[in-house]
Amino acid sequence: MKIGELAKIANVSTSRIRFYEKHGLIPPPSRQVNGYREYSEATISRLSTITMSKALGFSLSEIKRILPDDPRDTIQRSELISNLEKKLVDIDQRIDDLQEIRKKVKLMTTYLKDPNSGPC
Amino acid sequence: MKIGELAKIANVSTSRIRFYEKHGLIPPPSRQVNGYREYSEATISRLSTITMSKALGFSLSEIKRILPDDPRDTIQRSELISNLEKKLVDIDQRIDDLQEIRKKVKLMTTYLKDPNSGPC
DNA sequence: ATAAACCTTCGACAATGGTTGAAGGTCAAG
DNA sequence: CTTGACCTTCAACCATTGTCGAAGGTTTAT
Repeated sequence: MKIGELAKIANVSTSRIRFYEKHGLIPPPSRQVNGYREYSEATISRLSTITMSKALGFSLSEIKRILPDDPRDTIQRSELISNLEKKLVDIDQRIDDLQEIRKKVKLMTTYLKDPNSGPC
Repeated sequence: MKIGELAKIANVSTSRIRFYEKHGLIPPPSRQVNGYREYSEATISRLSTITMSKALGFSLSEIKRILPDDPRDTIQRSELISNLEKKLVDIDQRIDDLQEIRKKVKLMTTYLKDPNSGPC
């Protein structure tokens, strides 16, 4: 399977695939005699895993850290769970931060609407 | 007041101050005969306003949009309120998004811990 | 045989928010 | 007078997540 086919099936651009390869998110594929990249079916699921993980809010570097280097590896489930739990804590922190900010913006808005009632 | 002094007082780097000026977040100061930037006290509060706004989660381009070009301008309060209210909506959206992601990550974690109980 | 469609590499561009360095000018003190 | 500390500009670089185009090779179809 050449890169163009893979791109269509996985619904990503060819440049993106090369980019992911360059940055170690997908393993370098074998090459045909002419130098073209030769992909197996496995890469499709690899790519969709990456796409889904991105949709879950993971950055590419997180995805790289979480997924095993070689897609043929069996994922260390315990490690994956621990990674996800760290991510949960991280998400909770981000939500808390946003709620703090929300409060402050709200306060400013309220104050601006009626300065007399304000805390300043 | 030269840029170095201002930097110390406002607790930002001189390069940052020049960066903000270049990107229109602070007005270009007058110059001394030798070409050095000459700042007034007003710039200190301008800088701390920017710093606080950043802490409130505003990006520099948002801050630029929200703050009047000339710090001597009276802020259009109604406009500021409207900007802040847009920001509130935006923050709420981001919180919702994070909570969606949180749910999904949680689901994955739960599933991994006990695949039999899972939805897949 | 030739055109279209594909592949290769590499480098530049985008936005965001700056930092760092080079090359040079200025100022105050010893 | 010279040293160090400050200032100037401009350019390049960092990370992030890619996209786009150039220049060239390959494959497929007509």
